[in-house]
Amino acid sequence: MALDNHFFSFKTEEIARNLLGQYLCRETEEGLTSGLIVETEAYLSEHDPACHASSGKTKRNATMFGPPVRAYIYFIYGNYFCFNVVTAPEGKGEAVLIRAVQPLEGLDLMLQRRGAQCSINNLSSGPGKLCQAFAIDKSLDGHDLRQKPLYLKENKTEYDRWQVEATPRIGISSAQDKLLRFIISGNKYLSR
DNA sequence: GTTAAGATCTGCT
DNA sequence: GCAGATCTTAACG
Repeated sequence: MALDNHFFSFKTEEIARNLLGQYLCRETEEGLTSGLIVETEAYLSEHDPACHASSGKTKRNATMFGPPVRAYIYFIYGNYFCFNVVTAPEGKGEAVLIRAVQPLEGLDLMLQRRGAQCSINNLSSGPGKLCQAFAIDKSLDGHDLRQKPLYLKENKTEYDRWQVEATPRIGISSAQDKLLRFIISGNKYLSR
C-alpha cells in the first residue's frame, strides 16, 4: 500500500519522476484528503546550488540530511509552507519537492481550508497551496511518510501511459539550466 | 543585534 | 503580466 523502501532505492531524479501519479493522503480529525501527484522537483546534494543542502547542514534543513522517506517541511515568504520528501540515505541531503497534486478525496475540506472563493483547479496547484489544502505545516517536519496521518500510497493503475516531461525548476535563481522539474504533461492541475 | 533574500500567492492593471 | 505582502532563516558584524 504505502510506498516501500524499494521505491526510494533509486537516484533522486528517478524518484522525483516516479512519484508522479502516486497518491498523497492526509488524515485529520476533520477527515481524509487525498490527491494524485502531478508535479515534482528534485534537489540534489552535489552540483546543485539551488538546493538548501548545498551550503551545508543548518538547523532549518537538518531533516533533509536525516533518514529518507521523511517529510522535510519549511516556511517560506512569510506565509507558506513547502513539502518535500527526503530521498537520499542519511547524511546526504537530497529531497523531492511536491509542487502540485490533483485533488481526489476531501474536496469540501480542501475548499474550506483554502477559502470559499477558491475554484477546484486552484486548490492544490502549487507548493504553498497544496500545503494549505492538506493542512501540512511545520509540525509534520520529520514525519515518516509510510505512516498516518500523512503518507504516500502506491497507485496500482498503469501510470506509464501518462506522458512525463522534464523542465527547468521554478522560483529559483540559480541552476536554472538543470531539467529537474517533472510534470505529467497536459495535466490541468499543474502550478503553471 | 542587524540585515538581506527567499523552492510563493493573490489581487490588481 | 506585475508588484506587494510578510516573516523566518542564516550570514555577517
